[in-house]
Amino acid sequence: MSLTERQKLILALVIRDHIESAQPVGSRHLVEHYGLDISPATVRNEMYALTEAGYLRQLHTSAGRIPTEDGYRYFVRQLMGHTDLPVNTKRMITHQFYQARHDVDQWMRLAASVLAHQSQAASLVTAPHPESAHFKHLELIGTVGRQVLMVLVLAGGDVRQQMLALAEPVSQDHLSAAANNINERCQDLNARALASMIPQFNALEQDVLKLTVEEMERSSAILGGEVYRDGLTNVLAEPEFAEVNSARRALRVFEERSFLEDLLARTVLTTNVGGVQVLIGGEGTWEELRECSIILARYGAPGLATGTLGVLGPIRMAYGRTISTVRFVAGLLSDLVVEMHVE
Amino acid sequence: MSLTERQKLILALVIRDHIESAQPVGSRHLVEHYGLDISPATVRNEMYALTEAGYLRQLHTSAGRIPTEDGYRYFVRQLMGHTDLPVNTKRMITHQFYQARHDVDQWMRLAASVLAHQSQAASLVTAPHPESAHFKHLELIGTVGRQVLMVLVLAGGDVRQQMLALAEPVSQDHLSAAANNINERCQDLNARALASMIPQFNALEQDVLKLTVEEMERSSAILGGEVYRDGLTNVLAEPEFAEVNSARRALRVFEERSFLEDLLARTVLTTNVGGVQVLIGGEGTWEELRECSIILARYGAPGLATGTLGVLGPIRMAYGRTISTVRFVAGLLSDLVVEMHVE
DNA sequence: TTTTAGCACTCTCGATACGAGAGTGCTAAA
DNA sequence: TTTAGCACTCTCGTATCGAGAGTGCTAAAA
Repeated sequence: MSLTERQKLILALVIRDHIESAQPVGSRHLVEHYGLDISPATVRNEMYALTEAGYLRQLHTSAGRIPTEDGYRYFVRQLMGHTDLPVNTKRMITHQFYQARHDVDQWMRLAASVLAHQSQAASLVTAPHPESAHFKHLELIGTVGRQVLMVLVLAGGDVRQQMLALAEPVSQDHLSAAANNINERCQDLNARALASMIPQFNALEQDVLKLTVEEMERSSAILGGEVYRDGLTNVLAEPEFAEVNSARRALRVFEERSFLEDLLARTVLTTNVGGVQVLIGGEGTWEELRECSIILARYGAPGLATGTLGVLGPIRMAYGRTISTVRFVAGLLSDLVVEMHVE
Repeated sequence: MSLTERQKLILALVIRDHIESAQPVGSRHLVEHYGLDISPATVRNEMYALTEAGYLRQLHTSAGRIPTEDGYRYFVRQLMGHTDLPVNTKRMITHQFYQARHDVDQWMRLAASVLAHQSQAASLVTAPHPESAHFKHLELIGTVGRQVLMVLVLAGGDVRQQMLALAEPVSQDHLSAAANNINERCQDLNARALASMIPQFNALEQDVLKLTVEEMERSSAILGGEVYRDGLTNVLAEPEFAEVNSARRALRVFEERSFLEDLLARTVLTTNVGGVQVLIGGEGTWEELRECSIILARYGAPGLATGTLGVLGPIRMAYGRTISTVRFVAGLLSDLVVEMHVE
């Protein structure tokens, strides 16, 4: 069943109005507020059809209409069009990134902040990680007693530090020699290849390499790196989360790592707009997200390193603006990843 | 004005009961529930005195009493006694730390998790940072084009990475030579000493050293490192935050870096119990914290590296248990800092 | 002097009732 | 096919009321 043009118009207006006002939308209001050339009664008839079609619903008999989840999906897919961020907003964001110090940590933090601020929702950014980690460089630094600090640099720029407790004290010279030996022989290997080479090394180097392999595997895990969040309190300002328990359910999704892993792992492309994924109302799969929508995008350079970023808000979300922002920031971060890639 | 023993007993009982039940406490309830040998009327008289003294108040004429902020302060300082975590709880926590991988990131994350879980409140842990950063080791790794990845290791084990854009491409050999030169000549210097030496180096090394000094200064800043949070949604479960706006106010404190800086910088020792600071109701200074209490402690090795950890919850907080937990975790982290200190 | 029993008083909270207002769905006319 | 008219339904805010809880005070008891 396809909608007439007029039905599409009315559906779009209802959704736009509801997103702004958070209120049910009535027929009279629609006509007066948007200067339609038809009467409220006609609008009511169309609304009735849209309700039958499953795109609108009413909370009770004498309330105006609000969009259903399917309504939002139809809107995002068919009606919304491809909005883009205003040029000066883009410029402002780019400028902020340009001004930031040149490290991943700052960029991630800034990305989360920009997303949260632009969308007035909660934002999430995972640090870029290689799909398959390649060894680049390793450093061993002696510390007190048998403790050794290992600093591992992977292709893609991921830097990981780790403490290593040796069986017996080893001089810094020995440590450096071991590191140099590994650096020379393991250049650009992945975790698997590295693991297979372990027997060829001496005891100290084997300990180091075991830890290195572990770290490399962790590095390419989806949530191996840091998770940057911002704007969690933004969602508390939304009227749909006036009841704390609904807010709690929503925010817990963002807080618990295990849940995030699940969410990011199953990147279900339910509604895909320009590389940006839109999850509306949990899409029947995530019970905890029934009251939320999530906009997700991957960024980075495929084959090198990628990360995920996203925004969580109420189902009644400013999809146009949010999707544009997510897309824009993802592009920005992708550029940065490419730029800093260790070859 | 000092309280009689009986008044102290009643005050303590009222507070303990209220912390558990979140309800106003009435005289009859107190007598029956705690098997007091006095009549409700006597309790009422004492409660009246405690109300006059400013330690209790009632929400309205016919409600039971609830503690005032001063009441809580008196309780924490005088009545609570020095509680300690149960031995098996301690053992469990220690075990978790022992099992964790040996890196700072994991420890911090675990500390935040333990604090949040034990206190059922929101927790905060800042990574350890040296009060005054000392140079330990530096690594330069060439990447695409003129981009260089600088990895900086400071005494105390703080590892910082940073991108550096050079004026012109430089070979890896030159980069390594520069790093070696700096490593040899700058061992154990602090930021100030390092800055004064900059003119003695060549152009490339000067660029690197400028960035190094910047990073060292940032490292010793209070919030220079990462901030670990957990259990933010715990506070949403508390009845005092049923109204979202109060929850929003409270959580914003934890979310906004600028506010945290202010809070951690002014470590006002209002109520100090065994190195643990207790901020009750914002102590008149922090308007945003009027409905919250914060338990803070510093950990680490003074002179080497220190960090802060803390818990945020409603004023009606299980102070005994929470303070013990904060103290215990702070001790654990301190041990870890000492253990991993790069000498 | 201290404690306690008795009692009037106050205030909250839930239940109930009621009217205003909003918006619909239907019918019949344009 | 559209629209005017109208009855109908449902929510929401306000007002009222009584039960219940807990106090403060007074006067008697210990």
